[in-house]
Formats: sequence, structure tokens, C-alpha cells
Amino acid sequence: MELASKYNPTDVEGKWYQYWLDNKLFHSEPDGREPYTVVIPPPNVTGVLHMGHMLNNTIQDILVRRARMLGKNACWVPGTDHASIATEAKVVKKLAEQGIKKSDLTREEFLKHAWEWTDEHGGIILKQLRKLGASCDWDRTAFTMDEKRSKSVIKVFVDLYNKGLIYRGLRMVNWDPKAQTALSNEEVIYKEEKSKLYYLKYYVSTLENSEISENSEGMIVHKDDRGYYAVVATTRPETIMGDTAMCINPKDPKNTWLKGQKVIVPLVGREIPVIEDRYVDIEFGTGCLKVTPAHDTNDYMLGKKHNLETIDIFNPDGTLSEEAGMYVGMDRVEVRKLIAKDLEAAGLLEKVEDYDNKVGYSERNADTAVEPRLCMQWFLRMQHFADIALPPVMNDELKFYPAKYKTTYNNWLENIQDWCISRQLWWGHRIPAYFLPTSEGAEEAFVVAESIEEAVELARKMEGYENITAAELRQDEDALDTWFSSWLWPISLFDGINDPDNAELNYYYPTSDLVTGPDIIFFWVARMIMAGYEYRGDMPFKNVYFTGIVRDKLGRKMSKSLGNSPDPLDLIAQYGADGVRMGMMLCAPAGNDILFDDALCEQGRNFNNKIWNAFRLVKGWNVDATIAQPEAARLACQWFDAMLTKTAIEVDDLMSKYRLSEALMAVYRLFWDEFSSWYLEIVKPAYGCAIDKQTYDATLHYFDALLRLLHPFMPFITEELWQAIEERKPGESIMTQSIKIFADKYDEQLIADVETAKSIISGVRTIRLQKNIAQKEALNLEVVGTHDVAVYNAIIAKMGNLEAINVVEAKSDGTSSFMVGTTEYAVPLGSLIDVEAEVAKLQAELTYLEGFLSSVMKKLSNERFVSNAPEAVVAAERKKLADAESKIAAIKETLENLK
RNA sequence: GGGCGUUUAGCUCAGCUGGUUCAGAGCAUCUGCCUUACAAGCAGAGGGUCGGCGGUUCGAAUCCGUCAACGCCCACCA
Repeated sequence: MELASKYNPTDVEGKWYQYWLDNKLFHSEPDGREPYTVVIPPPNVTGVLHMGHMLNNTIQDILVRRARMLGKNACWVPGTDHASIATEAKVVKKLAEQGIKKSDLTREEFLKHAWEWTDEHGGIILKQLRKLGASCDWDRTAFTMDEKRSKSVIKVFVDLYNKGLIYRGLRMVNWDPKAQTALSNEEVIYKEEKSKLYYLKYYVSTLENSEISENSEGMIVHKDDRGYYAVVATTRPETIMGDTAMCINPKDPKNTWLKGQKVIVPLVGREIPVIEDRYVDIEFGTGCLKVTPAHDTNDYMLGKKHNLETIDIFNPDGTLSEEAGMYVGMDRVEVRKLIAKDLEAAGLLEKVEDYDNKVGYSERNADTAVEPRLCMQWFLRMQHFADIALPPVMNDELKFYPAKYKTTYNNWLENIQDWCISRQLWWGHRIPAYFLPTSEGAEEAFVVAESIEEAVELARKMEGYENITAAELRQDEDALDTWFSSWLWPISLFDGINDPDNAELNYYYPTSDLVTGPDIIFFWVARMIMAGYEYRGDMPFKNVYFTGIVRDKLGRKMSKSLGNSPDPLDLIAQYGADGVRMGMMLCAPAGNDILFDDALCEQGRNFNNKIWNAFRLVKGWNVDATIAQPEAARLACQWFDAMLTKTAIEVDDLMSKYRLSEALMAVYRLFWDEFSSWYLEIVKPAYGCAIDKQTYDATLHYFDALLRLLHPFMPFITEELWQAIEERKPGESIMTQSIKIFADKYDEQLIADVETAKSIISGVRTIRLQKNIAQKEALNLEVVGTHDVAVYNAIIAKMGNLEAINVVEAKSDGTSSFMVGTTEYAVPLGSLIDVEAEVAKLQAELTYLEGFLSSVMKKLSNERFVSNAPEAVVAAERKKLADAESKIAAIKETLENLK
């Protein structure tokens, strides 16, 4: 077999991915094996693969491939998320480019565009995942808005409504007056802005000029010829028409005199009460806060708490409404300027200060400040869900990796707020609520049903609606929050909402591992747990692995605007999928942020090359069945066998703790250092010579084992080489080979002894380097005293190119020596010896050892140490002492001889 | 403001219940080598008061306190 000296991934990857697909190796059906299920965190249907996906999906693929090789029935279900906000925004933008406004379209027309967009761009990201090698069961690909998933969402909404867990209520939303739509918090961009802080005079109507006589500590009373007044600092004077109270902190000494009073809203002339609430910051402004429940989130909370009236002074387009009573029809921005002048003219503006504050702007209309606005919304009561979702995580039935996120989870659930599940969007699952015609001013009437037919049926049971028709029902315009569909994902993927207790669900659920980012622990992870217990009475997954956030090597978040995010597909083209996977994993310890650097992919690529070349070496050997196995090779096989087992056990342990990065590193070192640098060098036949059959077969066997260990991390190259080890039957793949081929014990002493032998070899090599002696030139080695690892002489001789290894009482003259453990090794160099350098080297070692000895002696002469420390520790110290003393003696003797 | 976390070699990180697998790994660096698998390589070497201070202990990277720097999440100041 002809092999290039460098591994070329592009030749290999497409071929094997197709092979896996053709042989349906990713596909899973329930059977007698233990299931291993992973559901993909569905990426945005119209999204493009970014580094976060790379990391996340590499991890999932590693877990899935490994589970498969452990003999489990692995099922990784892919799919996409309709991502209502993001997708709708993209469609709106695209339409805008064509000169079409969303407001000019009907719902149906808009949705047609959205579906077109989805069909056009949808699934690109899933195709990209294939380049990475993702072993998803593509036959199961789902979409949060496909038929089954949509039906599930509606069913769940109706069910929760019927259980009394869904209700309607007012909520402050971020309103974009230009787009005339509500925005999610994520769509609001806060900008630092230089604005003004207006200090307005609110005259106290309930105090006569003379009433305040006592002046308690710290009290600040404002009074002019018109009477007593409070000063309120605000950045938004145009909202005073909506004021329904003034609030002070009950603990504020400055304003105690205002308690229980009433004040007059400037210009407006309306009398409002002074209320007290700890919410008010005593230090800010004058400690007096104007309360405008309709136009500020916190004020709304205060309003609810103190039963205040709510006056909505804005129209949806941001102009002032009739309710305002003044400046009607003018834009809020204009009014701010105008009212400031009017206030000043009326002598009601005490002062204006410059002020830096953060103002929210619409992501869609950069120049439009977001207006808090009260809207009727749908809510899900969360206390019930918190109650069922908290215990399993806290008592580790459902495990988080890393565990620190338990705290985060706990904090959120213990302070749970009701979930606003409606969104003022069209792209998504439309809320299955149908409003009935009502007379002006009457309370709204509606029914919640899975279909219009059922809605009509329900409505007809209501008093006064006995003859209502479908045409008279008006379905709620809003769509459901995207998370309201994704929280069902682990169940809905197996159609467990529509068809509870179906065979697939019973087999695959609960899923095994969830791999996701900690940023969606609340949005998604917590809610899936809730839905899991609500609809299955069981956890949706057994383990959650939280990845870090991918940052650039300077620690900055990857973002389009910074231009620091590499295109994953470019990386794959450059380094190969296996190289990039390894690059990701090398820098990805669980729970830490990932500082990504191309250099890591380079390291991955280099490793691929190393594997490739090791294979070239082995496959290039000529095998001669008549040759007996050399001693060195026999020993090397024994040793490498133990090393394989040792590493396999280590990898098992690390993987069980989700320490993927370290597991990969363990295999990496096994392959590069132990297998390539030691094992292969030991068994490698001399140039032009053949290798014995026994060693050759063993080597192929080790190669096979190494490829299996590596396969979950680097699927492509391992398949390529595994197929090349020997003739394979059609359809065979490394994917389906077992990884449970290792013993559960290994000879530790054997490994330790070879380590000693390796140290001896290194010692010889160091001498060669220092003395500039070529590897070709054979040397002798003298072992002074006892040679504990004489068994490995064959290896030591071969690797050190030694003619002889002699155990001597005293070494000969003119040697360069080194120590391994407590034994001295000497290489006779004859005239090559540099006495001066040798003395200096030994002197340095002596100084170190003497210092070491004195510290050990100090410890041992400390009576409290000897009496308190465990015996084993004391014994160890005594051994240190003895060893150091014997080393010192040996060095001193050598020094004497040299002189 | 509330909560969580991090700080160990130039970089990225391991170091579980205090004591020979306690000062480690990979990369990078330096020095020799185009040695017939691989220079995207081989062989060898150097490099750390374990963030600062204080305490507990015979003994602290490890436990406690405190300060500092950085990061994340939540709530945000009208």
C-alpha cells in the first residue's frame, strides 16, 4: 500500500461519512441493548455553524460514539429550532430589503415568506454538522415547528390551561414604537447615553405654610413663597401626566416630613399621594421618586403593590394619547423638550443636571428608544414546576457537570417568577386561545382548545354563546415563546406528548446526557426538567454536561463584529475535521471557558500526521515467519500491553467524570510517547531487515486497540486506518467495534521497571548529546552495585545502542555517570571525558542533595513530627534520608576518583 | 447592589479526603540532529515563594480568615 508522508483528511472524510450513512450505522431502533440517548440542543433552523456548535457537537459525538463502542444502542437525535424571534427578525429584514413592510402583509402572507426562508436556509447547519463527523440518526431529524412537535406544543398549552397553570395578565414589555411590536429582553440593546436629569417641584397640597415646626435630624424641607414642595429627579419629565404617586423610602431622614402627605403633579395639577417603599434609593437625587406605573417596570411593581391607578399616556406609536390630557398627538421625544421649557416657564423646574444613563434601543430600529408598555400576556405559573424540578437536581438524581451549576439552578428555582409565554410575533406556535365577541367594556371572554372546532364546541357551552360560529371566534394573534416548544424536546422527539407511552419513548426516555451551554440553564435545561417530570413523571436526562463559552485566545467572546470568530468549515478544510475536533477538545475542560486558538487545531493535525506515519511504518515492514521474536520485542509487547490497559482504565475513569479533555490527552500521550517513541522504536527491525511474525501481529493488534480508543475523538482517520489494517468485510466499521477489549488489571511493577529502564536510556542519550557522540557509535554501560532492571537489558541495549551492560563494584576511570533512583550508571568515555565538566556536574548535584538531606534530617529530628505523623510518612522520610546518604556517598567517591 | 467562580511554568490547565505518583501535563522556549515512519519530526534541557497577608497544624498549593485582581450570572439606580 502506497501512503503519502502526510495525512490528507479531505480525501478521507467525505468517503467514510458516506460509508457510515450508506450502512445506516448512525441509525438506531429500540432493541434489547441498553439505550444511550442524546438529544441535540436544536440550533436555529436558519443559523450557520459557529464555534460554539463545534464544541458542543464534538462533545456529543465523542460521547455517542464511545457509548456505541461500549455496546450500547446509541441514538443521537438531531433537529432544529424555529427560533421565533431571530428568524422573524431575519425575515422582516429580508422583506424590508425588498421594500415590503411586515405591517403591509397579512399573517398568512408573512408566514409564507417565513416558510420559504426556512426551507431555503433551514438545515444548512445540519449539513455542516456532517462535516464535523456528527453521528446523528438523521432519519429522526425533527423541527420544533414540524407537525408532531407543533401538535405537542398546542396540546401542552391546552393541558396546562385546563390544569389552571396558564393565565392572562398584564406585563410590562419592551415596546418598539416604530415597529409597533413588543421586543424580548434579548432584542434590546442598552447604550450609554448623555442625558439630563430634571429636578421637578411637586408642591405639597396638604401642608399649610406654617405647619412644619420641628426639624428632625437630617430632614431637608423645601419651601418657597408658593409653599412646601418635594423635589423629584427624573430623566423622563414627559411621563408626569402618568404619575399616580410619589414614593419615598420610609427610612429616609430627609423626607420624613412628606410621610402621609399629598403632592401636586407639576403642570398637570393632579393631586397624588406620597407612598413609602424601601425600593427607593435614598441616595439618588432627592430620594423622591415619581411613580408612573404605566411606563416603567419598577413603577408598575410599585403600583401593583400599593394599588395605584395606571394611566397609559402613550399611543402604540409613541405619541401622547388622550389620556395624557396635554400634548396629545405629539411624539414623546418632542414632548420631553417642550415640557422642560414649559416647566421652567411655570417655575416648576428647579434645576437640570447632566446625567449618564443607559437607554434601551430596539435591535431592529437602532434609533428607536424602547418604551416600556403594559400589555396583556399569557403566563405560566411556575411555582408548581419549581417544586417538581428542584429536588432531583439537588439530591443528584440528575447530575450536573460541573456541579457548581447546581447552585445557580437552586437560586433561580427558589426565586422563580411566572413565565411569560406569549410573544408578539407571527413566526411560531400560535396561541390556541379563541376570543369570543363581547360587548364594549365587558370582560374579555375566550376559550382554549386544540382546534377551532373544539373551540366552537366549548364556546357554545358558555352562556350567551350557544349559537356562535367559527367565523365569530378570533384566535389570539400572538405566538408562544420558542422555549415553550423546546422544553418538550426530549419528549416530543419521540412523540411522547401526542402518543404517551409509545414504545420508542419508553425505550429512549429518559435520555442519557445533555450537552449544552450554561447560558441557557434557565431558558432550556431547567424547563426541560420541569416538562419531563410534568409529562413523564421522570427526568428528561440523567446527566447535564455544561460546556464553556468559546472565546478567542485573548479571552474575548467570539462575535461577528469583532471578526474574531473563525469559520468552522474553513478550519475543517485547513486542519481536517479530526484535527479541529482535537483542537476543540484540547482546550475544553468542563465548565471553563474555552480560549480557542488555531494553534490547537494545528496540534490536532500534527497528531493525525503522527498516527498516519506510525501506520506507514508498521505497514511498510516485511514479515518473516521464520524469525524468532527478539527479546527486546518480547519485553516491549509485555510492557505495551500493560500500558494499553492502564490507559484504557484511566480513560474510562476520566470519561465517567466527563473529563474529555484529559481523556484525550491520556490517549494522545499513549500514542505519541509510549507507542511511537518507545514501543515502535524498540520493536523496529534494523534497516533492510524483516520483522518476526509474532511482534508484527502484536503491533497490529495494539494499533487496532489504539484506534478504538481514539475513534470517538477522531472518527475519520481511525476509520481510514482501521480499514487498512486488514481486509474488512463490506459494511464493517470501527464504529461498531467494541472498546471493552482491555483487561481490568495490569502489572504496575512492570510499568515502573520499564520507566526505570527508560530513565537509564535517557541518561545515556544525555551523555551522547553532551559529549557529541553519535547514536551510531556503540557505548558500554556500567551499573554500579545492583541492577534492579537487568531483565530489561535487551531494551536498554537496543535503545541506548550499548555494546555491553556490566554490573560492577566500582566504575572504571574516565566515565561520565548519572543516577537513576539510588543506582549509579556510568559510561566509560576514555579520552572523551571532560573531567572539569564532570566535576562541576557532580558538585552541583552534591550541593542539592546535601540541602535535601538537611531538610529531611530537620524533619526527622522534630520529635512532634515523629510522634504525630503516620508511621508510613515517617518511614518514607527515613528512606529519603537513607537514599540521600547513599547517593551523597557515591558522588563523593566519584569526585575523589576524578581528582 | 445580590450570588457564583477563578488566580499553580511564557500560554492553557491537572493537582479528590492536608504528608513520595507534590510541585505535574500539553503547548511554547532553548540545545543538538534532514537517523532509511513522521522536520507538521527525533533526542535532550531549562522554567513556578502554587495572587498577597494572616491563622490552624509536627506538616498547607490543598483547611480557615482577610485583601486584591479578573470573569460569569441575576437584579438594575429613577
